[in-house]
Amino acid sequence: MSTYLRVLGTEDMAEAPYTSSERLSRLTGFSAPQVRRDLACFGHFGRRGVGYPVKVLQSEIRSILGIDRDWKVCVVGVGNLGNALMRYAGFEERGFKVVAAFDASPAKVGLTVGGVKVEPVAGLSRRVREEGVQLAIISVPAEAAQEVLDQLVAGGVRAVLNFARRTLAAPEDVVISSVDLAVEIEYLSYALAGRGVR
Amino acid sequence: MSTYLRVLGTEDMAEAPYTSSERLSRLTGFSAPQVRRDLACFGHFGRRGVGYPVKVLQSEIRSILGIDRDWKVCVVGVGNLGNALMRYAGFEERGFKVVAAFDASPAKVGLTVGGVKVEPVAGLSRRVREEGVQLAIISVPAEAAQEVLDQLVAGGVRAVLNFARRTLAAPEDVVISSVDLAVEIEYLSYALAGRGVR
DNA sequence: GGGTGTGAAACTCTTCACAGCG
DNA sequence: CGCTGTGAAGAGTTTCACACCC
Repeated sequence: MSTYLRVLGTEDMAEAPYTSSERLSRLTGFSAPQVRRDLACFGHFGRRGVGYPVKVLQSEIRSILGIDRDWKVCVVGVGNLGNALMRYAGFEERGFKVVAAFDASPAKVGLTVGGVKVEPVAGLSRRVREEGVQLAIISVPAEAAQEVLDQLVAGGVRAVLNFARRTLAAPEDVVISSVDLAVEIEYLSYALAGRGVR
Repeated sequence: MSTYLRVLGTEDMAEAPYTSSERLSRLTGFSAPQVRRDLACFGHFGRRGVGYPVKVLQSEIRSILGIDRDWKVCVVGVGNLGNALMRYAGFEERGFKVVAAFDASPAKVGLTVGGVKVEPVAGLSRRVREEGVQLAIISVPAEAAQEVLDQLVAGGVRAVLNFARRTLAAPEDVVISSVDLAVEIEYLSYALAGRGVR
């Protein structure tokens, strides 16, 4: 869905008011039947013999993804990666507003990154609740990740994007999505090695 | 596999010379039969009634993933994210050495990031070939990504980790792994919205 | 006994082909 | 006629249970 929304914003889409599963297939790399099934799964957006109305589809997908509104986000761990994530324009564009940032290091506390002041991690759960943060990004070292997650959950956060290399335990009603950069690059290494690259 | 290797490095593993699918299941979050099947897929590492030898399993997985050696990596696009990736310790630990970095902006060229000097993107394909780069990381804006990829392929790169929000076209023998941060966070938004969080 | 390795069943996801509607 | 939506077939994955070996 996220990918469909991305390609719908492409200039190729601006010209005509309607697009087709065939064209979406080319732009996304998914098969055309796959596109139709994905879109049909959330409602009957297409018109037979015509295609999908670009504008309507965009706003429908935004609504499905829940990005027809703003979300309050906090970043925990303002290291290299945390810094980059706080400045990442893609989040703000999609309605994800970084309203708070936390770090354990006194050297980081007090700095302003991307217009947000870095606070001590000690007040995490309290401050998260005060600010009404709904979504958190964890970019702390693996050892600290579980403790940070527990504090976030205590503060009422129900969705977490985790960059720490560690399996995290959380209650059923908390959604966690983990991105492991080492896994990604090791997959490439595996593919290269399998192809006999030396 | 990458995940198994990670948990094998955990201190919980250091005590005993053997581990079990049961224990790996708890540490990874995968089911125990899943663990056994994954490991059996690459060879008979386990001993019935005993378990898997931790040390042997580690070196076997390293060999399978192709990280029992060093890979030469370059980073294209030294923005917020590219900067963070160049300093990311996880890559170097696993044998991924950043040997070159490129950026289109004259303001970035000449800077030294993580001990590597940033070069102009103009010489990309030539320099990549000279340095023997096998693996590239793309962290440029979406508009520039396809051109960068073409240059990398021309320079002999066969594996690419792509952070640009764009579908990329490449020859069959080039492996591309894409990480889209917007997709990750939109999934969380979708999950929250579906659970009635407002 | 304990724990792996694996065939078979169950399930999910994808592909295909085509009915059906504008 | 064109293109969506969808049932049915197919492929791939996960789960289960248990044989088998240390």
